[in-house]
Amino acid sequence: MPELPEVETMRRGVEPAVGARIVAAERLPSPRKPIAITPGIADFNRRVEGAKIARTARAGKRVVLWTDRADAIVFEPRMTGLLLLDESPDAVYARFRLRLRGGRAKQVIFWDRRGLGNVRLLSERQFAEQFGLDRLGPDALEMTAELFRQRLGSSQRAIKVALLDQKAVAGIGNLYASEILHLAGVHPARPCRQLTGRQWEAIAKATAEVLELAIRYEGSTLSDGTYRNALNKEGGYQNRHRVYDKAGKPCPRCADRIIERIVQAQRSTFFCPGCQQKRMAARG
DNA sequence: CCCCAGTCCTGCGGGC
DNA sequence: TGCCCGCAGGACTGGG
Repeated sequence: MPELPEVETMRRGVEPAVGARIVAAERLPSPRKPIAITPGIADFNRRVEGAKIARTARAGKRVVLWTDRADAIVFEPRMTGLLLLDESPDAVYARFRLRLRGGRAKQVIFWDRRGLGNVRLLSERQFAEQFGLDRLGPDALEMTAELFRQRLGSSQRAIKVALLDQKAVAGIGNLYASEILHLAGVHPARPCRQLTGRQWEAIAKATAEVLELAIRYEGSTLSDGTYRNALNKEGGYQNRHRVYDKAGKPCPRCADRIIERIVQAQRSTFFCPGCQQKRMAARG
C-alpha cells in the first residue's frame, strides 16, 4: 500500500545505510517473474560499486538513495514493495539487494510480492527530468491551502480523485485520500472548483494532520499484513483509521451515521454522509 | 484537459 | 472442503 507515510517510514528505516559503501548491487534469485531493474543489473552494479551512500530522500511514493557520485538509486514500491535492512519477511519475494560495508547497515533489500515495483539508477539529470515539478507535484507534507487552490482550484474533478493525481500533489494514495477528506469534512465527490477557501484550508490542515500522525505510527499494515517497516515490523496507523475499509460501521466522529463506500475512478472511497455533506449546509 | 478501461503481478476472501 | 472470481495500497498507456 505504500503511500507517503509508509514510504517515509521506509526512508527513515534505511537511514543507517548512509555512510556505508556499496559492495554490490544484486538481483536476487526469485522463482517469480523478475521485477524491472534499470539499467540492467550488470551496468547498475558497475556504476554503484564502491560508491558511498550520501543521503536518503523521498520523491512522492519513492525512496531515493543518493550516492557520492551524484547518482540516485530510486526504489518504487507501488502496491507491495518494501525496503528492509535485515532479513526479508519471505525470501521468495526478495528481488534486489545492495550489499554494504563500513556503515551501520549490512544490506538494503527490496522485497515485492506482486512485483509491480521497480528499482532504477538515475543520474542527477535523469532524476530531475523524471521528478521535476511538471511530473511530480509538491510533496503532500508541504501543501498549504494556497498551493492546493493554485493547483486544483479550477479543476472540475472530484476532490478525492484529484488528491490521487501525483502531478497535482505528491504522496497521497487511495487510503489516505479518504482519511483526509473525512477529517476535513469534505464530500469526496465535490468538484474541486466548487470548494470554498474554508474547505481548502480544512483539506490542507487535514492532509498535514493525517499524514504526520500516520508517519508517527509508522504507516498502515492492512489485513493482508504486507506492509512492514525496514526492520520487518508492522505499522500501527491501521488502528486509527477513521473510514477506510469501514463501510457499514458507525462514523467515529458523529456516531449516528454509517460509513458508506462508493467507487470513483474505479477505486473505493469511504466517507460519512453526515460529516461530509454533498451540498453546503444552509447558513443561518 | 479529463475520463475511462486495460495492464503489469500475486494472494486472499467471499460466494457457491 | 474446494474452486473460481473479483478485488487490493500504484502508476502508466492508449483511445475517446
